[in-house]
Amino acid sequence: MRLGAEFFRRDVLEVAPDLVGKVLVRRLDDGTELRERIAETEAYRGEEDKGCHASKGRTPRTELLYGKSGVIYVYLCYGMHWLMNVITGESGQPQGVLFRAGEIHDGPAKLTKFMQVDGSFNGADIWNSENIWIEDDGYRPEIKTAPRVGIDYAGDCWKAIEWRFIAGKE
DNA sequence: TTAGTGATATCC
DNA sequence: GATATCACTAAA
Repeated sequence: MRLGAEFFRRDVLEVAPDLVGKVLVRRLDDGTELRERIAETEAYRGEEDKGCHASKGRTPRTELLYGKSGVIYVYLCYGMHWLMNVITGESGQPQGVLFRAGEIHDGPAKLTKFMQVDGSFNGADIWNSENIWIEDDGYRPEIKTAPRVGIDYAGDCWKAIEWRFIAGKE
């Protein structure tokens, strides 16, 4: 079953763990379908979250985070890595889920590379796109939590919060 | 551990 | 226009 808009309208802290175990599907121009089960996500929530891009204020780039849920937010990091996010929650509050790893491809930039996702997907509706969507095939993995990574600059307080969701037992 | 990369934001 | 920053990866 393909996930609809209402799936993403919930709070990011509900959506992020829920996305773990779902299947990300990408249809290429030639009709090929790439599938990969999501193994790891991270939640970014609110302006007070120093790890969230929106913490620095509303800018043209982060504008999408404030917008409607179900929208894909693709961000070029370090000049060579595309990172893929999906906006969640009601409009007006900046929050989103970062796709951090899949079952096969461990690492956010490797995921987007495999999926051939780039900036042209920025702003697309993930529940209403011909090229990319997420399916629920009924698989329900056990989910463990961990502190987020790559946000050392955010401060100890935010580093300690376990808003990273990983499939598997532990 | 560091080098590399380029868009964005911030500071002249 | 110039510089600092960054949710990363690969190589060493």
